[in-house]
Amino acid sequence: MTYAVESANDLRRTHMCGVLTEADTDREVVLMGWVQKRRDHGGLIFVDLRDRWGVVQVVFSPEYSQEALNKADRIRSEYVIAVVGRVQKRPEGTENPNLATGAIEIHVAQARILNAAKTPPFYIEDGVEVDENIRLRYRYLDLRRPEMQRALELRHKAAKTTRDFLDGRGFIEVETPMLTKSTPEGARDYLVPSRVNPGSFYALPQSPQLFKQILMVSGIDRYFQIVRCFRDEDLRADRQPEFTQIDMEMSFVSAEDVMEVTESMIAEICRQATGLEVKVPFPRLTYQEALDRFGTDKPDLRFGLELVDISDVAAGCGFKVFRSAVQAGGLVKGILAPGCGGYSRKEIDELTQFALTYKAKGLAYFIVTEDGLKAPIAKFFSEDELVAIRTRFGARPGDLILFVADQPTVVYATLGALRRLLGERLDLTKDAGYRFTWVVDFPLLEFNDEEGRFVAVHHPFTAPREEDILLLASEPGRVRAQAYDLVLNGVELGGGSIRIHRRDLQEKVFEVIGLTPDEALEKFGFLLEAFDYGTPPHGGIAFGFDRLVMLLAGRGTIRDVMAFPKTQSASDLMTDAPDKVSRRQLRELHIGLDIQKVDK
RNA sequence: GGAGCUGUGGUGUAGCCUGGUCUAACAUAUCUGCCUGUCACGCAGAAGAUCGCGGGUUCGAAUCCCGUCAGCUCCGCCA
Repeated sequence: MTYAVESANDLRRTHMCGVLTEADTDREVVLMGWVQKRRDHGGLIFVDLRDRWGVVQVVFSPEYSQEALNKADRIRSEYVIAVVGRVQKRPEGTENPNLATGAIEIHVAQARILNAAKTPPFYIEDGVEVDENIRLRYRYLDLRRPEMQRALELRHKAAKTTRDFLDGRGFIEVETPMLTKSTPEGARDYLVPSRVNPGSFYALPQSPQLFKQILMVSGIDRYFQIVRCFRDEDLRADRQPEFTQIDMEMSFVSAEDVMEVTESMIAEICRQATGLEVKVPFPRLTYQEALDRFGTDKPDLRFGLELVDISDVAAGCGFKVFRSAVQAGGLVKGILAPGCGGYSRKEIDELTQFALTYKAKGLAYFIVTEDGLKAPIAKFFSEDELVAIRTRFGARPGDLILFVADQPTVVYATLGALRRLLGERLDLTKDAGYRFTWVVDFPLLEFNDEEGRFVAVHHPFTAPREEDILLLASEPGRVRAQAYDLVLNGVELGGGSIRIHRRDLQEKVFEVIGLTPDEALEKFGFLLEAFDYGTPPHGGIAFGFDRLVMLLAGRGTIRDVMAFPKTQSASDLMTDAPDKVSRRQLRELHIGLDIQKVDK
């Protein structure tokens, strides 16, 4: 099949499709764009012409141009066309109030088909329910959809506001290397082989952490960067192998200073990008309080359903599962599911299955009735105990109470997840707005059973609280960090800290996390050395920019606010990356493959 | 590394549990013809699917079983 495609070289676009209004009536315009829809009435053809700014109706009629009408006959969806015509008010009664440009239309005098298009594999419109497979494979078509374009515009605005705001506060944006050094701790690195240094590898940065600290040593004082980071870990709805951070660092500041700048910046981004007014300062929770009340260090404050501790009651009760959990140093906590007392056996089983994925051994429950708490386990409790439990939860008939008895980490993880699930299921998150919170007073270190050593909760450059420094040697697990996380609606948006700026203290922390002096020198010698040359006290923060934009856009995954995201198996369905490379490329890089041949 | 969900014309679904009138249904998109005020245009007609892939059970598999691939959600992992 052949089709005539025409040049637009001698035509200049005068307006964007979506911007025309009644004020442009009688204006001669040249428009270019994609055909959203053609409505052929035989002697009269309507075409909805689309660009990033919107849609406008163009009309082909023998009254305006028979030649153009003939051309319109060949036009199909997603053809790229140019039209020359006159803006006219629509005839009385044919205005379309659903369209921004619905009061006017373009009477076409001349038309050109700039490019034909195959029928797209899915509709170019908002709210499509297409397998994400197909959207990703044809990402260029997916990105034609208005809601995707709005997301990218929102992302741009957020980035621009960030730059404007930080510029106004004396920050400068400094680029740091993408080809850098692999360091221990943290996520798996993406490695890049060095051709000129056989056997040596660069790592793509997990974050510019060390470079920004070095910039503080350099006296940059206020640094920021909107920067790509790479982590070779498994993906989630809010985790991609490459993602973008707003990375900041300041000298001569306290945690309070960093939090103040951050709050103002976030508020400004919300205002500029979405018109949303958020109140500052943001509320604060301590790490322990967050765990106790919400079971997580990134609580969703849009709803209550707080965890309730009944360990004291459980310790003396007749239910062995509860009693022995407390005896073993664990906790018994529960969550009230309002109005869920009618849940069927099957529904409760499903919740139990859910709990099992968080390592809980089971889920105990009471159904609240007019006559008190009912459940198979009720017989193990005295009347007083039942009343105490019911009172503590403020339970009312028709409610369901769910319990986990286990070691604290399991109790927190399970009930935290259960709380999130119930919040969604009971529709408590809908239209509940944007609830920011700081989480502070993190422990500096935690003991990792698998590795048999202490590891940094944030990263090893985080400063301990002054008054806890002495504990580093005696009780490392009790040292609190000068760290702060920013959480929005249950999503960890960012985290930061005041950093260590003294060599001796940094060496001490390395020691506590099990780095030998030699290893510390080999991996972080440049930082330690820099600290010897007059390093100011400094601190900063880094945000998951994709996550922030995701929440502002009201989406459930950062893939929807990234132009070209990867699938859960870290591949790009459009380009087919990652891919095999030629033997020659490998030879140049001094790389030999050692892949087990699998029998097929 | 593990658990769960999904995979049926271009797209979205039904059918699957309980195998056979499934020679696979519906909507929409597509194509052809008609149509001068539509904007979810309308009307008439047509074409389009070996049911993700491989194997097994069976007289017979979209349907049951095993394996595998892909996408998604989650656990682990993510300083």
